Amino acid sequence: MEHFQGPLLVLAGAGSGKTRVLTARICHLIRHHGVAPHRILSVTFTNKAAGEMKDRIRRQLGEEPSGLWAGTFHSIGARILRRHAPRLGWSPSYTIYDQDQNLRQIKRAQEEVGLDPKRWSPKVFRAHVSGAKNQLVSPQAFLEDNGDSFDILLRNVARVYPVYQEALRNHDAFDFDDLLMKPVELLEAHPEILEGYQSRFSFLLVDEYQDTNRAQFRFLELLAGETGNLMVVGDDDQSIYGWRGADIRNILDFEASFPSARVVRLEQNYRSTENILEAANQVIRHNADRKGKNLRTERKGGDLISVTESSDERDEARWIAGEIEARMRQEPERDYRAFAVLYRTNAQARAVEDAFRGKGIPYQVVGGVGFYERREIQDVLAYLRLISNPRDGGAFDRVVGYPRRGVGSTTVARLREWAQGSGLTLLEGASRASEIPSAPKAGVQGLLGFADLIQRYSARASQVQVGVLMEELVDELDLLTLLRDEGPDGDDRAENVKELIAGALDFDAELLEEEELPTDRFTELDLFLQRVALVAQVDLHDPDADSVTLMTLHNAKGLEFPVVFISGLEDGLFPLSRAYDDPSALEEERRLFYVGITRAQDKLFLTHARQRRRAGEYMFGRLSPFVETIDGTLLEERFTIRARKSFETGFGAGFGSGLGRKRKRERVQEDWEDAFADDELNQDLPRFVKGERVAHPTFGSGTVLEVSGFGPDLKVTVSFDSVGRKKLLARYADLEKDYF
DNA sequence: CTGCCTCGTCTTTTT
DNA sequence: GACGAGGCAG
Repeated sequence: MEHFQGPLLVLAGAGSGKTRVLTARICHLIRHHGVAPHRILSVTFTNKAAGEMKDRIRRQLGEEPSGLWAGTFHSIGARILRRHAPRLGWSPSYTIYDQDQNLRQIKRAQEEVGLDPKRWSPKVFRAHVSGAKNQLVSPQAFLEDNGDSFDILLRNVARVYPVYQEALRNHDAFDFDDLLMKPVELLEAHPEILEGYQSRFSFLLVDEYQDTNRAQFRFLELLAGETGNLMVVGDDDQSIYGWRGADIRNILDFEASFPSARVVRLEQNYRSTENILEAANQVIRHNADRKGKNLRTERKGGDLISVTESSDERDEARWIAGEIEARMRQEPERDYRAFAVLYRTNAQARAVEDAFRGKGIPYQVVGGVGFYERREIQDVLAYLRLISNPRDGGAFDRVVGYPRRGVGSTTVARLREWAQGSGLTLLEGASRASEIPSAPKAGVQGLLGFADLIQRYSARASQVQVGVLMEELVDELDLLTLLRDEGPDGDDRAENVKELIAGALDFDAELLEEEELPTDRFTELDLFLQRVALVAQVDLHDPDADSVTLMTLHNAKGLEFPVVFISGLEDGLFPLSRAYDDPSALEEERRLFYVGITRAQDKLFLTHARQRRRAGEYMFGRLSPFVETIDGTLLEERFTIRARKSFETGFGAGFGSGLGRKRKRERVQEDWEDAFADDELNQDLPRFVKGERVAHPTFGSGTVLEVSGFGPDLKVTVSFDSVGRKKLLARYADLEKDYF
């Protein structure tokens, strides 16, 4: 493919090698068209993808593409704001507020305008504010549009949004959405800055274009300018971030937005077998809102897709664990990194983790409560943020009373009142605590000590590396001891803090150069905090570790694994029941399923449970209708032992999957089944019958030769296919019926 | 001011 | 079942 100038849309199906196309183009531009690397801006969906892309380019060119800007929209926006924030009323060392911090801030803003956060969910407000920002709607514009809306919620949002935004400015903070919206504001308001970037970046490349929102589109549009050397790569069928403002129209209407655009389609898949791809095609075909394409592969045939019914989420998890063990036995050359377990919601990880721990299967969980969200990490980071940015009120609130120093809510309330009245930041107020009227005596001492501490470290931050700074701080606060004394989890917490310090010690200042920022204006601490704020959960995934990967379907985008399990395929969970309210939401769920299917290279497992604990309650669910859109000839239906049992006793009547395929039940024996009726509630051990096939977690499959003893002393002699004859105590052997 | 208890809400997905 | 908010005792 040869394309040099003008807008280009590459519609790249799953597994068609879009990253390869992007890298190839960058290398081509540099090598054959003599384009200097610093004239190229490349946007990817994760920082890790950006890093990998740079690595590939470096290898292909045989040299560093120095000056090339590669990163996520958020990190690129943050970088631009570092340089020009004062134009907008922020300082260059502004703070980035994460989800949690901005929720607190929203709550504050609500209280300030007199809206009880218990009556009015702050999360709903946050979603609206975020939505507005992604649409580039300013607080003023929102107020004008909705200030007299008939919808009371919108009217209230219109009151909160401006207060919230003003608070952010006072705290010298941006939220994630600001990192997209504010650069646009900047470029629109300052033509000379815009021209600077336009003339610098002659070539723009964007990956995962289907997940861009209005603000991101505008950003690209501005930078692309007249020349329009914009290449976007995406797949409308993999658009899964509509809930976060992503507008699938950006890709569907690309040709309308850039009339001279060329369109290239990549429909050759280099990843999956024909069966997997065919299933994916059949699923996505049910969507109306798409450009339409059909993926092809050279990998004809392949394994059938397994659909397994289990009785509940623990049964499902154990079955998955068992299947992985079995495959590891059958194919010794495989390692654990070949497997991924994907699910719709993070909460589903727990059962799988338990099962894996039980069987000693190594795993890594991506997402969920991430490392950086842990309380102890957030505490240390809040100290650092306050040291870096004395105006960061959120950080102040978080750590002024931790560790305990006699400052409680009354003291803080007095301080806040007084500081606000005298136009001081909270930290400034704290340093003059003795002037606060009617402040508790202990509180005043605490505040003074606290202010002094922060001031000392602020001065120190420009002298030492961030890792050293952190070490000194944690040491002075005696945090590790404090955490260890907390109780059972204390040691883990202390370890986490140590890990954070270790990471900071590794962080090196060469980034200063790469960021192209004046070194005298930023401490290493400032950049460290920026980096930390923008690391995505997937960035922390280690594909080289020999472990099974557990993550949400959203996080799996862009990745591939030889063997993929998609769990929790129940109607109401996947698709989520609320998606039924809105056809476009349902289509997005379907795309998410499509993304999941196409992660698999060789083998795909779909699992569902009849019964699942969700938010403390048992939910019953039948098989997801998504699975039923896959032709039965591509599927093999399976049951876990427990699922089959409860099905036959009538418990599961009505929960059958309805695939209409004949169930394999020939070798099931009644007496054996009874024994497995409910192995958790029932202390009785399974009965074993001479001659039947069993499976052992480490020895593999075998045949029962002899059964002796009773109750807890029941012994089973098994002739294992691989390791020969063994006599086992049934109580410990963890033998399972091997009937497939 | 701090620590401990109970109660209610929540579970979509993330930079 | 987990976490935050709020109430209460020391």
